[in-house]
Amino acid sequence: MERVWIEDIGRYADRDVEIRGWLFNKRSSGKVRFLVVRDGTGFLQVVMVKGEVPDEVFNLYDELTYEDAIIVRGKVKREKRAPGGYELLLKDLVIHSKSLDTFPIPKVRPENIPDVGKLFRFRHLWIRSRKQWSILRIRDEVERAIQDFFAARGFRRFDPPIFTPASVEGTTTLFPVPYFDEGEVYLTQSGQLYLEAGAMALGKVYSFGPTFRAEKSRTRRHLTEFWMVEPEVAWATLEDIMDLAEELVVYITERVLENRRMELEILNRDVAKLEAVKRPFPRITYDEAARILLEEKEKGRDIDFTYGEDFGSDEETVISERYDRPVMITHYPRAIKPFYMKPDPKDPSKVLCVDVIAPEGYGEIIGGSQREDDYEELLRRIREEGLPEDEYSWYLDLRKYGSVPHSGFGLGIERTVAWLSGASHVREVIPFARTPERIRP
RNA sequence: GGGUCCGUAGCUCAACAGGCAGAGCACCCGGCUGUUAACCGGGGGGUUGCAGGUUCGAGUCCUGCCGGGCCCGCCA
Repeated sequence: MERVWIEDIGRYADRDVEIRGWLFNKRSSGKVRFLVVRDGTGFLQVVMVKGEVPDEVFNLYDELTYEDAIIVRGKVKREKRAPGGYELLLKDLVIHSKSLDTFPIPKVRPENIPDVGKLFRFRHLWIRSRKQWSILRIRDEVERAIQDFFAARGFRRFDPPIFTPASVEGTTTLFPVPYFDEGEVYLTQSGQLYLEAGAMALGKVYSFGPTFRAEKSRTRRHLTEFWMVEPEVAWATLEDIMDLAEELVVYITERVLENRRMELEILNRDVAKLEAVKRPFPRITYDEAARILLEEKEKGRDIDFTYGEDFGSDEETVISERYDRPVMITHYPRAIKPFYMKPDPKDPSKVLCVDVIAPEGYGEIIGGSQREDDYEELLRRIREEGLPEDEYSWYLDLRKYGSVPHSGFGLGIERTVAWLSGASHVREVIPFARTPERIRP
């Protein structure tokens, strides 16, 4: 008998197959009994009818409890009444391994959902639930879509180091790690500086990996360990990477809509909101965004914003509410952005940068800029910020030997997945979240 | 770093103003030939987060500790 995965069950109608998985749920009306089996690739209803299976198999139903590892064999049937459209008519059942204790997470009754703290203590088991399973499958689709996107455009993947001697931006708090005679080095907060070197060597590059921030941020948008995708392109201007960012976000969204419909349905995600994500995205400047906030304030909304400062999360939400798709905000004041961004030649008080704000209050998913490519100007900025010049000498070399305009951005995987899946917190969209107060499991 | 809220059964929650710690789900037993969060009947299950205090009497009031939630800042 062929052993198959539930994901592929549609190809085996009217054939005998074997499924290996776990008991997700069971129901009975006496002589007809139903199992819901999950095998990691999907969920499948299994039916057993008294008299049509041997009694010793039929009676095994009574022994089954949640998450027993089981092997079921039977005939695949198209069946309207079954969730998913297919079910398995049971012929044989093997209990491979019993659950030794009551499963700590009730999976059937929504009103029984434990509070978030308990769920995260059982994260290793929680990921077996329908919703978490769906979210992690959407994450996988997003990650693969990203790599397909860059591969199709001739980008080379370029992996920057995780151990770094100094802060990229000189501001954020980093995780120190002892490193031989070197004393302390830090876990990377961005591969950007290294990617700029990569772009000068390989033209179009991107990185895809974990990033670390030691800030004790306790919000639905922050983790201490999160994943970022960072493309960097030689000879590219701000406009070039804005087009790239827009295409990337549209492509990711399309792929999820195309390949993860069922998961979005399980999550009750409003698909229409994602279908609206098409080019072009609205593009406004910092000044225009500030004007929007002023207008909303005059309409009586509670907005605490001073011109010249960065937008807080409430302000981002107010701005994003005006549009049905992500909004790109450009030309922020130089004072609130890092040293490596290139000032706008038309207005040197602003920099050539872009933030992409996701709809529905999910906040900034992309931050990018055109980089300062002038040696003297960059050196001046490093000194102005009081950064250790020695540590940046290699970075300055990139401007010394054939400097060209170049631009790039970083996209936060968790914020993007949280937005697409409608998750309430980024810690739900990574298998094992790391936050200031949680390092286990 | 700041603000705020909460710890009662494996899980979600009750317990009026301080007076015998209870219900639903899960688990165990019984019933039901198409269930969809199945349903119906019965049963077992508690260091009320921990340590003190007030009181005839504390889940409830007071103090300390521990654990957790939510929001803001910083950012992706």
